[in-house]
Amino acid sequence: MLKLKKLPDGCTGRRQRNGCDTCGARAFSVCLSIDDANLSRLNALAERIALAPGDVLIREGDPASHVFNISGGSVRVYRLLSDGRRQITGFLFAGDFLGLATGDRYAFSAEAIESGSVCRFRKPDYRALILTTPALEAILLDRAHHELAAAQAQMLLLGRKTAIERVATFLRDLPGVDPMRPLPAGRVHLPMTRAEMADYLGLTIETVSRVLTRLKTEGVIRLLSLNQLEIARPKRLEALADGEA
Amino acid sequence: MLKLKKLPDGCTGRRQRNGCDTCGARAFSVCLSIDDANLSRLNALAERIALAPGDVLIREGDPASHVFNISGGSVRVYRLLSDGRRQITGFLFAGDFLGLATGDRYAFSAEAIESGSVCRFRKPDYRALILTTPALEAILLDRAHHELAAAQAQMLLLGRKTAIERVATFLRDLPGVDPMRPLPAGRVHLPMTRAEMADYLGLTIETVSRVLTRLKTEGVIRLLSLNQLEIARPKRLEALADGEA
DNA sequence: CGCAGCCTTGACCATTATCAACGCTGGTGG
DNA sequence: CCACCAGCGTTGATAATGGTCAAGGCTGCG
Repeated sequence: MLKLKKLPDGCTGRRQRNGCDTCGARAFSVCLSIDDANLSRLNALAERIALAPGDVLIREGDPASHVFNISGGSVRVYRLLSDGRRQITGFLFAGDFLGLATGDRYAFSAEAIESGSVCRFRKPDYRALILTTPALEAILLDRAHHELAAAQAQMLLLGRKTAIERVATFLRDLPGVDPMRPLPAGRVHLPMTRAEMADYLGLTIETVSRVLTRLKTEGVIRLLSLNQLEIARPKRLEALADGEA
Repeated sequence: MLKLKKLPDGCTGRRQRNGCDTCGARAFSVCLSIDDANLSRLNALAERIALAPGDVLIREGDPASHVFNISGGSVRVYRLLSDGRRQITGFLFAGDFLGLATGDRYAFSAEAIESGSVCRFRKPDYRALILTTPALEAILLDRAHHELAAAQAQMLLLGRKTAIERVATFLRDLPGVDPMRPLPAGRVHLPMTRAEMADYLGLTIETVSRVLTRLKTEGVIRLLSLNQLEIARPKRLEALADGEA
C-alpha cells in the first residue's frame, strides 16, 4: 500500500512531528487523498520489497531504473568520496520517496538501516503515472520544496554549527520523523549507529560519543540504551541546537 | 520576460554549463517552451524589478508573499544563526527561481550581489498559474530535484571535504553557472566577495584567501584580478576537488 | 562463555579559526 | 591632481576545536 504524507505548511520536509492516519500514526500530517482510482492504479504498479538491515536500495552511479516509496523501517541516503569518506545526506522513514530525480544514473546510494519494506516502481511506470495524475505531481513538488528547505538547514548545520550544536539539533529534530514508531514525548529512538550519526553530522564517531556523554553529564539527556534516549531538558537542548548557549 | 532553463539530464541544478537560447547564452540548456499563450499570460502577471548590489529580495521570517525569477545578475541565498553566523546555501543566476516553497514564511534570506533584475509574481497568481499549467509544474519539479542533488553535493562538501577540496570544488563548478555571462573556457568570474565564498564553503575569509594563494603558488590557478581568475591546470583542480590528491 | 562489533575514554595532534597587522584599491574631497 | 580614507584582501602568529590513534569496556549472539 502506497503511503503519502501531506506536509504541514512551514515544515521542513521529513522533520514533521506527526505521521499519517492510515499509517497508524498521529494527527496533523494526514494521508493525502489522490482519488481512489489513481491510488489503486498506482498500487497495482508497485512491487513490494522486504528489507533487511544493510540491504542496498540504490548504488551511486547505477542506472536510475526505479522509484521507491518507503513503507516502513528506515533508510540512509549518502554520497561517497573516492577515499571512502561518507556524507549521509538524510535518513528516510515510512512515506518518504526515493529516486525521483531525472537523470539516467543515481547520484547517491541508499541502504536499509532497520528491517522494513518499500514499494518499488519502474521509472517508465512512474513517468506515465505522473503525466496522468497532476495531483500527484503537485504533492511531489511540495515535498521536494520542503526537502530543499531541510537541506538548507542541514547546510547551516554542517557549515556553521559546532559539534554540540550539531548533535543537539539532531536530537531535537529526530523525535517524530518516523510515523511508524510513535514514542512517548521526549523519548528518542536512534535506529542508526554512532558512525551513521557522525557521517550525517560531519563529525567523527568519537566526537559524537563525547558530545553525547557531555549532554548526559550536563543533564540535558538521559541515555536509556544505545538506541534509546530521553530528553530531560528540552528547552536547554533547543537553545544548544540554535547556538544560543 | 521570464526565462526558463531546461536542465540537462544528470546535471545538478544550477551547476549546468550552459545558458538559455533566448537569454543570449549558449547551447544544450535551452529555453523550455511552455506554449506561447501561457508564457505571455505568465509575463502579464510578472512585475519587473531592477536590483542594485545589496538589495534585499527576501528576508528570513517574512511572510512568503512572492515568487521570483532572476532575469540577470546574481543573488545570494542564506540562513543565519542568532549570533550572526551565516551559511550561504546557494548563489542564483539568470533563470533561477526563488521562493517556491509552500509555507507562509520564508525560511531563508536572499539579496542581490550584482546589479541585475528579477521578475516577481504574487504567490496567489503563481498558484493559480501552476494549477492551469501542468507543463510548468513538471519543469519546476524537475528543477527542484536537480537542486536537491546539488544540495546533497554541497552537504558532502561541507561535511567531509578539506579546505582545499572545498575551494577547488567551488572553482571547478562555478564556470558557466551564469548564462548571462559567457566567458572563455577556463576563465572564472567571481561576483561574490571572499566573505561570501567563505560563508558558502563553511570556512573563514582567511582560510579562503590562504587556499587561493596556495592554489596560485602551485600553478593550479592564475588570479587575474580579485574577481576574475583562470584555471591553469583543470585536471589538477578536478583531482583536488574530488579529494584525489 | 567467548568473541565480534560497537561504543567510550584518553592522550596527542593537525587543521582551521581567531586575532592582529599590513597592503591594495577605488572613490571622494581638499 | 593628489592625498586620504574606507573597505576588502592578504599574511603571520597563536589558539582551539575536533580529528587521529590507541586501549579498554559493554553487549548481544552463537
